[in-house]
Amino acid sequence: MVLPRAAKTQRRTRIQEEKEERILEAALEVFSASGFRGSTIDQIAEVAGMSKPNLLYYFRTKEAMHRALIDRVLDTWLDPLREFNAEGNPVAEIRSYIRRKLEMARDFPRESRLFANEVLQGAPHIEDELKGPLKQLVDEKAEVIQAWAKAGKIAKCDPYHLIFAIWSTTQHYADFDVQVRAVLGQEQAGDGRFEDAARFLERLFVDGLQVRE
Amino acid sequence: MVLPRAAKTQRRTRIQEEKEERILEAALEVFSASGFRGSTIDQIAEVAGMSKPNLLYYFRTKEAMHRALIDRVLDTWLDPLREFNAEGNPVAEIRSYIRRKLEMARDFPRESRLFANEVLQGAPHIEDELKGPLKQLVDEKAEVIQAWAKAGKIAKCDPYHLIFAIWSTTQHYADFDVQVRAVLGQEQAGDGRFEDAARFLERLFVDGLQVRE
DNA sequence: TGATAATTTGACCGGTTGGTAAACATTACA
DNA sequence: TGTAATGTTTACCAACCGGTCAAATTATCA
Repeated sequence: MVLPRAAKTQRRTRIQEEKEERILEAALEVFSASGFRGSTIDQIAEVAGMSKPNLLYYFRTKEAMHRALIDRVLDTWLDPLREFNAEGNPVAEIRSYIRRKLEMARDFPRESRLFANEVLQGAPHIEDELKGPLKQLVDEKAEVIQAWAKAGKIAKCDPYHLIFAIWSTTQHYADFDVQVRAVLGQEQAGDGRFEDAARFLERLFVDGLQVRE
Repeated sequence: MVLPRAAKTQRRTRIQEEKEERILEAALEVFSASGFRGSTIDQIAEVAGMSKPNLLYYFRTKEAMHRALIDRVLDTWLDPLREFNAEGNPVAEIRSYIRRKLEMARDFPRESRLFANEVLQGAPHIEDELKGPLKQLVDEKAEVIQAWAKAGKIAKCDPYHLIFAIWSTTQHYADFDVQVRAVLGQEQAGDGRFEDAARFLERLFVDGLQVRE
């Protein structure tokens, strides 16, 4: 038989899982570095160590590869926000959210850049996710923050812009890594900048959101 | 004579200035929306209302167009930071820097996205600018901030990460505009989000940097 | 083992891309 | 006005792009 594309089979073979994994890993590498339009199937094939038609055996089109990648990464990416807990101590919650987002910027910069590329270029492939699941999740957490503010546990502030501020400051260290390194000077080898950033940001947000008389 | 490309002539004719202007305007439109690799000369030509070979008469290559654009925009882009004044009132200086950066995000989002695209994809074309002029300027302003902190005028903090935080939070409204709109819901027509952001960010940074006993 | 299905590859296709060559049109200026 | 320099266009090219196809190879399992 010729055409029963991998996706159509009910049971996924060992080979299918392995190869799709390898392809998506390579796709992440390439898409995150060049964006969708700037990436080519050949590049991904080379990184994956497979032939181009072989990739297209597992994913019919470049778009399909991109979509599969987005779907797989998006959930993980939103996990830190999901853990935001209404019952917790507000300051501790915000502090740990910042910390987790910074850790993700450090440990999964490619995932961050994948979304950054996508959103930056108008989010042509993830508009629905933004207006649907993402908005819903943010709305929910914004209410939590609002409640904290009303209860006097943190300063009154626009919860949406607070979330934007945390997103932007933390993801900055993944998305604009080259710039950060250039400005700091690359003398320092390790991940020191992440610890410095954590210290600074935790302080900024905690003090900035403190209730003051 | 056939080849004395526009660039080589000593005097720039009226036509040259007009056309180069139109081309760079179109290039800004296209490059900022799709990044370097994702943009095509044809797209730029169409936006500029000229033929492709005509563009290539004024800029020999796609790279040359991109470089000319970057060179032109970079200076303007760094102006707000340059205005940062050591003699001024620290809180007022920081507040007005945030305000100016937000205004630029609102009024010149394409310029912001141009750089974001470039840096995000590893800054292959502006590495020198980052490590040279940009770093130098930031170093200078970081010293100013450091001095303020030592003088007890603002809380002690890492000046570099403070600058990163201001950059990221403000540019976020240009670079991630689609996401911001999606999350806020596009009911609100105007630029209200910029005013809300200004209120939030000024408060965050001012309170966050206040000296506290 | 053998047959059947799953996987992989090389050759290829039409469309797009950055860029060129040369003819043609327009402008500047003596 | 005439002519040389400047500006514009049409036709074109080689390389690259996303994707197809049929043949070849490998894995699965009765």
